[in-house]
Amino acid sequence: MKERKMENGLVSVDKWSEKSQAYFLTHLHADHTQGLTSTWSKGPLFCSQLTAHLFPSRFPGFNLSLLTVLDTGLWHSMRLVSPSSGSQTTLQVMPIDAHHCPGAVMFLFRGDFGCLLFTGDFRWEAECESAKTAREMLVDALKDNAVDVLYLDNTYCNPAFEFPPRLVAARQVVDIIDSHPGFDIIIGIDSLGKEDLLVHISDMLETKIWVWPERLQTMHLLGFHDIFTTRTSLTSVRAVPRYSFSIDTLNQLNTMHPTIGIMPSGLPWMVKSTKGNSNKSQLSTGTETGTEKIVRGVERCHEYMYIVPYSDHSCFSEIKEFVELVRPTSMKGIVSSSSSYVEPFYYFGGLCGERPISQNEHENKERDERVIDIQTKSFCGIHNTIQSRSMKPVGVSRVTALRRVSRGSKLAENDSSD
DNA sequence: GCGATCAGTT
DNA sequence: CACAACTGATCGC
Repeated sequence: MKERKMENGLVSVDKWSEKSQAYFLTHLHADHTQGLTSTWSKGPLFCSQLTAHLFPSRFPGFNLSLLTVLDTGLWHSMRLVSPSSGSQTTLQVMPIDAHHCPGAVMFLFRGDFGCLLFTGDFRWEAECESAKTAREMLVDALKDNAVDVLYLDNTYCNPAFEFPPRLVAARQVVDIIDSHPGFDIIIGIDSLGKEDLLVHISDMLETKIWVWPERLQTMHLLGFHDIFTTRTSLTSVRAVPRYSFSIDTLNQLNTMHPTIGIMPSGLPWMVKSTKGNSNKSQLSTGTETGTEKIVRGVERCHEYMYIVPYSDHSCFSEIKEFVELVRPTSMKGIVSSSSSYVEPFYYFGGLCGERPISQNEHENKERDERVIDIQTKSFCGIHNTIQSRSMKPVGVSRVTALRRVSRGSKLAENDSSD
């Protein structure tokens, strides 16, 4: 079988350090934008509508003429120049909702190099109605394109990681709050993501939710105008930056007023405290003998702290379903900093390369295609930054230099040759 | 001041 | 212990 690959210097996804002709941003989390700055001038940047809407608040002063919105579910064509041969080539890309955080998309590419799918970070709640559109887009796109390489969000690519859909976890959060009348509630969140959880809480409890000022601005950009507030007097439910609150904080707060903390996280493990031991106990083990409310999967890791399995990344079974659907010829994990990292191929190798090849493969569909001319002229730098970097730190060794570089992907980097 | 990198935090 | 996502210190320019 012919090895598909895309040459370096053509496009980059969530990677900003090297010269490419087009740059693609899957979503606005910091670990996918490191290297991207307000003074960006390396080349055109493509992202979803919502990411573009949020973009100026994250990168004030950014030259917006470099920013182009790509609608989801459509093929967008762009003419690029092969850095090696200098000849023109056409590349097509389709963004598909990734259901990770607001604006997050996957990118499906096709061109001379074949067909590549970058999931970025993604959640694949196949049962849920919200994921239906994305699934249909993907299935439709894959009818005519067999994926040669799948670049996969393998954050929780281990059978040990199982958790329920977010709606289920959101109900668990409400149950916890309900069982603590009179308590103040603190929920740890990041700068983007988990808005649906907060909205659900707000709806169920009929309360506003406090957020910090920058987060309120983000909420407004996302179209939430009534639910969130920065006035503490209006609500006892507060969403705070995850990194700003700990068990020590909770202990402090509890000297003033009864308060519980809720950590929405796909990781079931403890948050550590500097003092005092933490009696980790499962609230529920799945039996239905409970006299008290059964909250499956929730961990009470401390007197005042709960961890709820609310994750914006796919759990193992969702990753598996996704790979079964895509059936790529080969695949690569985009997260390699984890010490428990295992190549997705270890689990899903049997799913690779068995998809029957469609007759229509690589035959372009005219109807939903739009053409974008990007300015290749100004971006065909002769600068070639030759810094060979292996993206694959295998095993558990702590290679500091590689700790944070593994999120982005240069297309076709370190492809195996044969 | 700005950007890149590293150390450390929940 | 772990992760993802983030802050803040430090260094070079």
